[in-house]
Amino acid sequence: MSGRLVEELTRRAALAMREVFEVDADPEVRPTNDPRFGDYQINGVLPLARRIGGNPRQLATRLLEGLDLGDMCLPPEIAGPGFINLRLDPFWVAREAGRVASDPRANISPVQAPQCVVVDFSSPNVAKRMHVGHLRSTIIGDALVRTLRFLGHRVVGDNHVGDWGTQFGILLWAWERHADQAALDADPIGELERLYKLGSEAAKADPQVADACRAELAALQAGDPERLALWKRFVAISRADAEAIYARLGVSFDTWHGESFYHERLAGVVERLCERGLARESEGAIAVFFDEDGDLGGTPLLVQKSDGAYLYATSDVATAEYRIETYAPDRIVYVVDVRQSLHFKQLFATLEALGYDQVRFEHVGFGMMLGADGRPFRTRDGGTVTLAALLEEAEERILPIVAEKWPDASEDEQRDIARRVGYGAVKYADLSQNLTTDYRFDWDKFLAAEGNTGPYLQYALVRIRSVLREYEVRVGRPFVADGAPLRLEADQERELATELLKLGDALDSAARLSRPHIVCEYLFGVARRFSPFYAACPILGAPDEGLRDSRVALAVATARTLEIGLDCLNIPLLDRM
RNA sequence: GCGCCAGUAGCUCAGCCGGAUAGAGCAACGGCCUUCUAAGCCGUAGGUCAGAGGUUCGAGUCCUCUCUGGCGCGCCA
Repeated sequence: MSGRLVEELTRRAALAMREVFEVDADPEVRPTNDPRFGDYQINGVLPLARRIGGNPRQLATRLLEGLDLGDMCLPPEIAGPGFINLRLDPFWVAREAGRVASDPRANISPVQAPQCVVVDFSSPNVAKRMHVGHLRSTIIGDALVRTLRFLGHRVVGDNHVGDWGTQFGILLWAWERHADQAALDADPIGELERLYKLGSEAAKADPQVADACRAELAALQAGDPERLALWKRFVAISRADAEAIYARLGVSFDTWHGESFYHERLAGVVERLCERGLARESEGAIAVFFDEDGDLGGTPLLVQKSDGAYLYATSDVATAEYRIETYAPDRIVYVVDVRQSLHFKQLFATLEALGYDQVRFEHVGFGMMLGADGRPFRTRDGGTVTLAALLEEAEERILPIVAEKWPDASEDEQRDIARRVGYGAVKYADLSQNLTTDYRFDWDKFLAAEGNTGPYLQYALVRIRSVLREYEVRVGRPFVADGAPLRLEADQERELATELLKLGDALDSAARLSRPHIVCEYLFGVARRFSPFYAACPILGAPDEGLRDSRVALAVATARTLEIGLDCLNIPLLDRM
């Protein structure tokens, strides 16, 4: 067993199909949605009946003759028009759950065929402070990286910083006219923002200024030493600001290859696109054109402006090529705002036309973060909310609760708890939503320790850890799970234990589909099943020592599951809250 | 105008490649601290899956159309 039940059951069922019917077909193993039908069901017999003919129930009967479920399941039952219901054998569950308790990886082995995956995420623009618009990409990308990595894939997390575009022309222009060295020393990123705002407003108001900004950019890209030196300074300032945020979030990257990194490849990209007949001149610019029909219809992808400058599409092609040459990835995942989906469709079509069809290009698009009122998330006076301010607020909102509950704790400890809970709540709020649509950010909802929230999951873990500390006090030594089968007597114990065996499937699905909320849903289910167990089954006060140790082990297995899941999501863990 | 995404309980959302009687949480109502953290737990109630057709053994899920909302459509990223 690899710790993936669906995968294992699918493998065995597919094997049986091949032996009995001599066909390759998907047995369509799914969890049931009704306990009366067992734990899993094989649905694939019905489509098979249509394909090869015959009565589905009879086919199911024949399939069962060739189906070896080992000791995993009780004897399967055929139900309805031809479903096969599988019920996990309680002894098997007890044994596997015992192993979850004793294994640091909760019994989940690394995947047999690791892939190389490049994850492009966060990617803030230089010259601006990080704000809530950057949160989702950062959090979701980080979670995908960690989940893929836990599963054994080779992952390159790349921060594709916007450090070579139009904003530098604006910034340089503004610097030359409004530079304030003292302000830059005092509040570097604030000063950059001030300059950028000045420049961009001037450029918007006056076309001549806009031209001047473009000229500045051209001079920079042409390698003017003075401008390059300034550029380096600006980039460093932005990076320091971003790093401070990443440190608070615990996010890290393998590479920081910003757009400037690919600068020298851009001319070659355009040349190659033209040679291949993919791009051509149009209204003074150079663009890749697509068929009029379909999603890409009508609008071309611009790769060179009429003034000779390159665009982000050019840079994106160069970036993909670099990644393919350097890492030979199986997948390249772009965690970027869903509003750019047309751009990515065009980009991917272009890359495929260039012959890079061995790579799965994937745009993980996500919606906007809205306020609780459904309008864009803003400060009271309508300004952009910085990430720093958001994290600050999360901490400040939690702190009084901590101070009230743990008045004896030092202020440092109270702050530490408030940060872990507050930051965790913010992250979880983001991760637990399905990606595609906008979502409402509601402090009261996300900071609550009830419902599907970060604090609720942290709280479940805290209660387990507290029990384990108490065990140590009462027994005189820490509990060590020995991997023995559990004694699952109460319904609450069985349901919890069964749920714990599904972590591997949840992580697999989340990684395969790039949807971290699958992990959230799963962990919430675990925590929700832990509560009744905790309420109904005294752990340390169990009627006998054997049952006590079994329950402690079940608690340890639960903690392990939550720890691994939360760690993949990069939600902070804690001992008390 | 064309395209993308969404519409599921009062509210916020799940529903994995089409599977059996559509699930959670919040809010509402009723209970639970003398025992391991009550930032908690248990229970009750709540549905024309936007609407209309279609595909098939079977549709919240796939197709067509309509309505509503969000977003995107050549020299920004």
